[in-house]
Amino acid sequence: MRWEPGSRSRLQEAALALYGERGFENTTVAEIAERAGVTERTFFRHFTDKREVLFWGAGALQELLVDAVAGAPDSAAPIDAVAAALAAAAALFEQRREGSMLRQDIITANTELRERELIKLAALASGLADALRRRGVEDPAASLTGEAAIAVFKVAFERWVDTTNRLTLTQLIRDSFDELKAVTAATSPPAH
Amino acid sequence: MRWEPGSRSRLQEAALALYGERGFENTTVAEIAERAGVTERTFFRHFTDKREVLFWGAGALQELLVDAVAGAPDSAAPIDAVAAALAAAAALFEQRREGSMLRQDIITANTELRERELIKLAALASGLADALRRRGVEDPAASLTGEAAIAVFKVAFERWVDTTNRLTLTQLIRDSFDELKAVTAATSPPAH
DNA sequence: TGGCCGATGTCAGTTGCTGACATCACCATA
DNA sequence: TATGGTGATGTCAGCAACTGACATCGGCCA
Repeated sequence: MRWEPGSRSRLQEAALALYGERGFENTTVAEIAERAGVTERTFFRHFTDKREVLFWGAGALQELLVDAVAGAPDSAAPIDAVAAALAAAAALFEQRREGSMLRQDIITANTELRERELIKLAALASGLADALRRRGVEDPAASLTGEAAIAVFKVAFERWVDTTNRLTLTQLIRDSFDELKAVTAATSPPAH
Repeated sequence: MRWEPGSRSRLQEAALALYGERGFENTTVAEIAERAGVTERTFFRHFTDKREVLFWGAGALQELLVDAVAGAPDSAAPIDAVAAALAAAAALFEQRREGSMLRQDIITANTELRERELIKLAALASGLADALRRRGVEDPAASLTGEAAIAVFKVAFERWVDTTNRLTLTQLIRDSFDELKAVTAATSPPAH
């Protein structure tokens, strides 16, 4: 074989390590490539972006969520379908708590990376909304349910990586869902 | 005077025009600067970024929202406080429907700009959450209410710029709030 | 065996963005 | 009125992200 196989995963590992050591901004694509034993050009053939290398798993996550919504029982209300999807996703993260935290530290430390994270989350939200529409949910409801689910996930995930917290992500997601329900239900002066 | 004053707003106008004409990616900062009668370097003194020039108003919007939450009556529930804030913001957009739509078309046409928009919205969400905490709202509730408000705003705004829609933004926001309440309340199998 | 294909390398070029330093109208104050 | 400081701009050099075009060559299929 002319080259070592798996250059993509080597690039991912190299990038994660370097971003962790010296930070995202102080890392050069050339350095990542060198560490992975390839050329800078090869990096950009595998990842559109210097940022994208950290978000390779997003596609699989989206698939998982969409499938979970599609597979929810017909009797399940939209909010319950997305709740089930988030529960499935949570299990995936729980398996790699350490890795998730390291990665998240890198992301939250840099604005550009947070931007990229947000657009991935937005894609998840609209993926969920699509899946709900396929179940016959009408449009304003579908979009809002998707957005609400992602909001819950964001808040729960943030609490989860906060090390002072000993709760499981699954539990935190459940709590956040309940809290969202409570908060949207409570209204002192009549709404309109 | 040595230079024409208002170079910042000239840069904004030039950028908006050029982004609209030939698209964001096909526009060079040098071109914007030339059109505004300044140097490329001056552009970057006013805006950190090629993107940021489109988001100059975000600060004012954030201030408006935060003030509205702070100014809501003590009796108002969190969800009602943020609803009032969004209503105030809506009025601001209604005044410039044309401009808002033009700007939004530019943003939605480009991924980098959508990323920037999302991080601005995220900042609004956490600004709202902060304002709620200052009113004594506890933390998971505060964050979730902020996120929920932004979710409502996103969905409502998207529908508003959709020209087939004749409804007012204020009305769409109210509807979206109601829809969110309905969606979070509906749950067929007991949640847990 | 020959030829196509896919992954990589090489190289030149554009553009976003930054740091360092110069300029010069304007303003305050002696 | 002279003097010196300040703020907004210009000039210039340079790095790093990203792209397009073309070359290379091992492996696989006909």
